[in-house]
Amino acid sequence: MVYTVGEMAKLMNVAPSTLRYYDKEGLLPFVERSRSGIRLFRESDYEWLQIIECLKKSGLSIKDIKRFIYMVMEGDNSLKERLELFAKQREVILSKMHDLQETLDTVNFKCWYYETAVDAGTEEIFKDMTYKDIPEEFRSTGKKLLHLEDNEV
Amino acid sequence: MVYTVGEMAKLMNVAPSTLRYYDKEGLLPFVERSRSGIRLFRESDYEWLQIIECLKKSGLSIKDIKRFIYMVMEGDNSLKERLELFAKQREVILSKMHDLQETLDTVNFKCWYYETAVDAGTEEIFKDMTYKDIPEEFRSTGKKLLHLEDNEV
DNA sequence: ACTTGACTTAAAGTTAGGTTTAACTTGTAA
DNA sequence: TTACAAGTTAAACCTAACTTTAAGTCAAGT
Repeated sequence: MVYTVGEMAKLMNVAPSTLRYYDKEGLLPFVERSRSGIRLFRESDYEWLQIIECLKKSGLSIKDIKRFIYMVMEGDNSLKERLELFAKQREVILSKMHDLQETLDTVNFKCWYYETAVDAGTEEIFKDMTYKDIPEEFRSTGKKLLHLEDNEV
Repeated sequence: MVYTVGEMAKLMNVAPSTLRYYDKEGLLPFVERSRSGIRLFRESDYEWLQIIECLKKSGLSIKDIKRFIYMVMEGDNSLKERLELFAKQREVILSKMHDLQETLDTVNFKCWYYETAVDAGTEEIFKDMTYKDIPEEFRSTGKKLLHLEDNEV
């Protein structure tokens, strides 16, 4: 079973122009052509595209993905290099998750803040709020965001 | 205490041009100017900038941040709208974390995969590997990525 | 044979979020 | 008062990852 660029695009849920762009950037050296120049995507190419998608999601640039693809095509010589690439990428992802967690903490605090303000009808309510008025889960984040005096900690 | 654009940029750890860009985009309507046109950042402006940083990290575009700033300046009328903004943004962040976790699972599997291949000196080792040869933590991810026959599950 | 929709390429356009440049003004220190 | 570092603006430039356009080719159905 072979697919044209449009069919494969549908399978991958991307625009055909995206696959042509990847090809132009050298990400699809494995895709063959018909005698008249039409791209013929095979099942094995579909698996390549899945790998490309994963690498993209993990934050690799088009250039880095290209490098990886050529590593794979080089065979066992590049095994160590490929391991290093993924090990490094794991750190990148962990760092992103850490940042995202911090942002989530802040956003959760803001949700509590605005729920409280909406209930009160005004932001004035925070004017003479003290540490103990903040629900425990938001205290450490809230301390940074509200500029509480240290009275009544 | 007032700061110039360069001083505030240092405090915020961004380029001065970034603050000028934010100003041009209408994110800093609260920053005053000296008679000769030089920006005067106050302590309270520093707090605004921290909020902008948080909103940026949580994935809001410059335009959305601008909208939020004008909401705050409108006062208590916009409380409900601000709550909705943060509630929606919380969902966005949770979804991002979920995606990132899936990618991390894949990358972790790939690390195991290449560690194993490097040890063996070749990828051939996966040719006749079965389900039970994969460490438990990687099985569900590995099943998707290696195309295992269902022999010996 | 003809229509039609999908394929091809090169090249230009888009978007976001800045950064750089050029030309000019300001403010402080010697 | 003369430097000189740092401020100002408008406008051009940058990068990534695509998307769109223009002009042309191919393949399948009637």
